[in-house]
Amino acid sequence: MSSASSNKAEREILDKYLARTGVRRSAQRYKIMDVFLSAEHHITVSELSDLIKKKYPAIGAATVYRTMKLFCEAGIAEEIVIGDGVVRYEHKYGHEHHDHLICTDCGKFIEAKDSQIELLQQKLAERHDFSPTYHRLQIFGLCKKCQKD
Amino acid sequence: MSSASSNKAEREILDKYLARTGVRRSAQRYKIMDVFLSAEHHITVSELSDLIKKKYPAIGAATVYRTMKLFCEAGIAEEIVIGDGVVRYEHKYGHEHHDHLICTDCGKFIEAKDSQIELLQQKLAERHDFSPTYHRLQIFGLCKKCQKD
DNA sequence: TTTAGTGCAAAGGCTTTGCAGATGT
DNA sequence: ACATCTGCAAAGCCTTTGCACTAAA
Repeated sequence: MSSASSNKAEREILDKYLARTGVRRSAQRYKIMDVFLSAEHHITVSELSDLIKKKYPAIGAATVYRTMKLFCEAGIAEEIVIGDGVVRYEHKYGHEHHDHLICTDCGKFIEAKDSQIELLQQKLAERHDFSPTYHRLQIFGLCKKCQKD
Repeated sequence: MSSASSNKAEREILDKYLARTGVRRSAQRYKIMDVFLSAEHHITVSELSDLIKKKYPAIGAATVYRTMKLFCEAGIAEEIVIGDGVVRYEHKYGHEHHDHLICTDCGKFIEAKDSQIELLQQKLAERHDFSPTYHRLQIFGLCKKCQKD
């Protein structure tokens, strides 16, 4: 897993954020960042916390929860909520907005984007005198593989 | 609060469902249905449970949780998840699918629909060999009132 | 040295579950 | 009568918080 080079850019973002806000750099924060960035793309804190416990047993779950919030503020992670009502985080850096196709059978996520839909969403909001800042589109169904089963 | 006549149809649905599946009719289920149908449109079980505790103190929270799941199966309620990771229920009967504009300031929900977006979503799914069953679109931002403040 | 960050454990909140008693069929 | 449903309380889970200790700056 050579996540080193791709993590470098994120590390710079984190450093920049930490410097800018006067927040301290700690070994834990970099370790959590490494595990987060090499982990699955849509991960819950408790899943992430388990991964971290394996690799760095000394880091407590509370720190992971606290750190993920920090990462959101720093612009490295973004909170998303899938159908099950659980907060998940996805990598934000170098990762533009996309919608999700979610297989209700195997749980697979497909990331997709349609600029025409985005535009229509904008117009829909305008019709309701609503000023949108972001949106979330999740399409549930069966992925190619699960349609056969 | 004259919810009686509008509730009549739902009660029939519930009766039909109960009859069809061999599930029993109980006083609690009808009471929970009445409170649910006259309550706010997007309600969490714990909110609903509080309302029910006021009107029918004898009904326990566990029953409310169990009953809402039953209502989903019966087609009277539908689970939705807003940005905060909490499961909410909305009335399904006589209420076709719609998307949500959610004000991040006052929490207001606007229900909206755009058939062109729906169509494009369908096509988006097809492009990914994905067979959609349902979707959820949430647009976050500021409602008309909160834009002024 | 001084203040933020951390780990641990306890507390919180919401949801589910086990069980004995109540209730529908 | 008999299987389901209910209420209560306990247990579960995930997440947050308080506090003394550690470690950046």
